[in-house]
Amino acid sequence: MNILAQTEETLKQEIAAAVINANLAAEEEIPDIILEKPKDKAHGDFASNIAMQLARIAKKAPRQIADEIVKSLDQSKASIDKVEIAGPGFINFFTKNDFLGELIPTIMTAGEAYGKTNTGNGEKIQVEFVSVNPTGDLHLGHARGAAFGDVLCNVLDTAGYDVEREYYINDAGNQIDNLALSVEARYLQALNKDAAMPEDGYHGSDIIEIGKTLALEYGDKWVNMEREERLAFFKEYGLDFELGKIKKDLADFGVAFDSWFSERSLYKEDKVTNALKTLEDGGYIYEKDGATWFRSTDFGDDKDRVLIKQDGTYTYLTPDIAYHQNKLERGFDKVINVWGADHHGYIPRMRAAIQALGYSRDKFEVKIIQMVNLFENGEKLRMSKRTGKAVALRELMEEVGVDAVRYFFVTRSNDSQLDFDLNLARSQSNDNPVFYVQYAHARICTMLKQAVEKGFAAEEKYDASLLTAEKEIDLLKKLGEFPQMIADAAEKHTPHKVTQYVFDLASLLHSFYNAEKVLDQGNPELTKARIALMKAVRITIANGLKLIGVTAPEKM
RNA sequence: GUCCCAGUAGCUCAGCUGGAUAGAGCAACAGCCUUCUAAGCUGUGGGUCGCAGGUUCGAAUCCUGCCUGGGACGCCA
Repeated sequence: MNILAQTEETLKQEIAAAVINANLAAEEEIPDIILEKPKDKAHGDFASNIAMQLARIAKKAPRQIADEIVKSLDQSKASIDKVEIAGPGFINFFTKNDFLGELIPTIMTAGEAYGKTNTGNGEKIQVEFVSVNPTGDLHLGHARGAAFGDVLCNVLDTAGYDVEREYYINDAGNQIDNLALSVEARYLQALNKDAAMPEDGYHGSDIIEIGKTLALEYGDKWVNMEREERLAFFKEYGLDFELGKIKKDLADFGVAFDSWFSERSLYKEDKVTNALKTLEDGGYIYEKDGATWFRSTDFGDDKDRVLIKQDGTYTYLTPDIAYHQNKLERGFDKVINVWGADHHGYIPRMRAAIQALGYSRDKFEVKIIQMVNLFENGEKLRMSKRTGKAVALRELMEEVGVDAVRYFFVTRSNDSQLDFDLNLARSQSNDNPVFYVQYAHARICTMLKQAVEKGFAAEEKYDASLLTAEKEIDLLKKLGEFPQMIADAAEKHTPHKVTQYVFDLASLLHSFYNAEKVLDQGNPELTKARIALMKAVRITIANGLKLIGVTAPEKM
């Protein structure tokens, strides 16, 4: 399946064999053989620094070592065309290009599955992301987290991990009581009654809307009701409304969760008290100043944390510990949390909790998503012009479309802040990388359509060895990297590599397109081979875009 | 004061489990449409990789200190 990786593996083995044959080092002395893909084509397809690494062990000059390795190397086995020694002792390998020809049928046969590998070995990974409190709209920062989390999951899945996407619903605790109080105030206000918003109330227009809806639907039915009953109803009503809106926004943004986990279920099933007991049994709990504390400093946190406040209620951390205990009890090999930058300070205490619960610290991982800055006409937008509040995902989707939002949000590494340029995202020009990539896909589709019209039937045989032009080789090599790129992105949790790859591939396609003509009636054999190449490129671009969650249009 | 992230071309960013001449896009400049979509291509110029030490045959990459920007340091969530 992954031809490039196979070649690389064989080559590594052959190098190791050559080192032993040349008596340069014993088998156990050989360092990990690293083959890198040189940036400069003149340095071959693979380069090895093994000679420099062996300099100390073999007590010889790197270039001499390199020379001896090359002499002992069985070039036929490793499908090597040419070997050069360069610089301080690099060995540059030029692979035979014929194997690239196999790539096209491989890609065509795999189709949508091209890019899949089993590097993840079915490792069970849970990714929890977004998890916004159901008390308001999804904003810019949440949107970036949503895009990052979703694409990360796509990448993990494609690389052979067993992924579950989860959203943790904070449907218990203070913020929800506050929601109920806010709804109550807005309801009463809608009926022209005097009612003040709670101190930490939610002032969004959506809550006003809920109040009005309730007033319309129920009139003054709830005014004279027992307050407890009234609030209980408003709480559920508000929760359903807000959660419904979040679910709709995410669905429209192309993010689908496998599981929506309710915080309440933790209480219902006594998970919180169980978690507390686990910590207590471990001896990590003590009482002080009328509160119950978790000795998180045992695991490197800079201070201990309160679990049960003086007033007897839990802090935010307590149910969260129970939640993570539950996650890990579900048998995941790793749980990844995607958090906003403002939560980074929370990591040490959570990691401490994981360990206090008896789990290894590296089962728990947090990806921090740095801030998003919105720009328009060169100016930083602090707030939405429409609502005067933080810019909502909904607003952004309507403004520039889902494709652009998703693409831009995963272009940058998660730990770099991101400048989102509205003008650029909106622009239908070559400045806009989303269009650039989509255009490459559409271009191919047009060619393929015309190929059929010109009588180059789809099923015809072709000879891939005719693809010898530089731009063709470049394209083939890039196509071959696709599965490895995904595996790499999955391992390093760097979904932005996909955006980069797809851009580079599109760039090679455009370059090829301008240099060579695909449909040439005068040269049907070459045309058939090129059509096959175009099909392979199209599949790969489409698969890449799908990972990002961006559409691959056939016409633009 | 402590912790996290960032500092790479005029701008926005890749590269960071050490490797050869540090890359891309945009912006600037010069070219390419009787030929499959010019939403494209080709070329040129542009860099003390924040600063100072250290480790190494070799540092943008690892270590230490400092500077700048952003964020976090609640018995809030």
